[in-house]
Amino acid sequence: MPSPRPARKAAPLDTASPDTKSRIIDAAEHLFMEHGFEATSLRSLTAAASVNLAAVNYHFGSKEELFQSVLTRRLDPMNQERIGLLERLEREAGEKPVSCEKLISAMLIPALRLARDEKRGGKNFLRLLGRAYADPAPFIRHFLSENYAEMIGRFKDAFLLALPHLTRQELTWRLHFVMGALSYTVSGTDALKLLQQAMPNDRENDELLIQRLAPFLVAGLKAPAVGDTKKLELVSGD
Amino acid sequence: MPSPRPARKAAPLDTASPDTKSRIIDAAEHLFMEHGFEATSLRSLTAAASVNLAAVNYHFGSKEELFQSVLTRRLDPMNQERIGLLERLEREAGEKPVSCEKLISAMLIPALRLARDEKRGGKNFLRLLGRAYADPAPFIRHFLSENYAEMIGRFKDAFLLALPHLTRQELTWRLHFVMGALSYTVSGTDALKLLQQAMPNDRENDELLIQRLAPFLVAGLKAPAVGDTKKLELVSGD
DNA sequence: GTCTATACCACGATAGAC
DNA sequence: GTCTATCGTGGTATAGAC
Repeated sequence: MPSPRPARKAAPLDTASPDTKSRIIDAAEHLFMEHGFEATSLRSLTAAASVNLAAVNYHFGSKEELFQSVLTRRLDPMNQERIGLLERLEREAGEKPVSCEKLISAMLIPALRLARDEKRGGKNFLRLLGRAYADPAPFIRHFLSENYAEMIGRFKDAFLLALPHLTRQELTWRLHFVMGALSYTVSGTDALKLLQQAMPNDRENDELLIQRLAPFLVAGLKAPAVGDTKKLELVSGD
Repeated sequence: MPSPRPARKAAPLDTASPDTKSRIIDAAEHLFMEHGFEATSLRSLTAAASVNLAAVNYHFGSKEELFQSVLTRRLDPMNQERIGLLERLEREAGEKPVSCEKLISAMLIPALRLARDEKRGGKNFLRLLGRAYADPAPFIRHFLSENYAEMIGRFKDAFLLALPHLTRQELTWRLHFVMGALSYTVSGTDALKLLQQAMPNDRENDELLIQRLAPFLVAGLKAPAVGDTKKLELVSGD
């Protein structure tokens, strides 16, 4: 059997966008979400956008830079929304620290809104983003680092006030775990479909998902700092 | 500037393995870990293994099946070790349920051992595995589903006894979050290097990592079941 | 400036000689 | 079992038309 390369023929459904650049980026988002970055060829992409093959290199420089443009169009507003929510919470709290629950909500809600907005790619865009997290390509790593640095830093400062029993280093790790559970959950292909068998694909499910995720993450963040307990030795006695 | 394709030239360092098939799979593991699946060409791979280009297709059928062989060589023993630890814990506990902490340990310890064993690929192999989780290619999804189904199912039954306040559906979600935090953490490129700046790359770090991860996951699993609390509304008042 | 046609070179895969 | 030759497709670069 041949290899499964689905991005061969392209449906020429133009969104009637005026300029070439917009048509390219819209078609790219759609195809990257459906087939992934590597499996989407520029030839199928440009055919879907009804533009010439060379137009991508002219307007974006390379396939990689086109990918960055696709990501940043959604990602930057989402992280700005997160920072905006955080600043509002800090104003409302005055001198007191913002609660852990509210901080987690401020991180999750913009992702939830994006996931529910089909005009902005919906949850398929978050899947694409989640995959990008684990990509080995250096250009994707650096791009995401720069795009997330400000947002993560702001929230880390706020969590540090809400969780005074944690050192900055402990919190760094826990926020790492939080981002992991979030990006993995949200990028959930059916790889572990066994884990979500009971969940149909209704409209409301993204909200239910985050309502389940938030208590899990809050409890993990509030857990006592790791001391000299040796939980891992309990089972490794051989 | 040209695109960063590092997997061009190949270092011809043979491991002096006797047969062609072993040389291919050893070189493939090394290069897939270093550059990822897509970015590793069969031409550089076969050059590194000192075999002919067509040998991969002859011995494995395709590049994809070679990738599966690379994964399953490490993955199957690791999951068998997890199941072995689980069965030992269940024997020791007799009628009583195994504690949540011990179950998490039984899941993490085989991954930790693999991460510390440089002869088996070390933590770079876990990075490769973590990336495979989020891969959009159907053949990878199906492969991982089949390889994880038994292990996840066994542990889910055990967690259900340890956490009687959770429904099976709730637990399904939380195990999904657990696998997300684990695979994301373990596959951690320097994508969010900002999150691990304080961690040098010593030998002991993988153990420290899991000693930090385990309390986080246990606390999340033990969190009360989601009721009609509306945490997410706290901040979305507009 | 925008866009097009076309020419590279590397890729995975395969047929057939040895 | 192994090798060479070759095919179709991929991303990219550029000359030249509008």
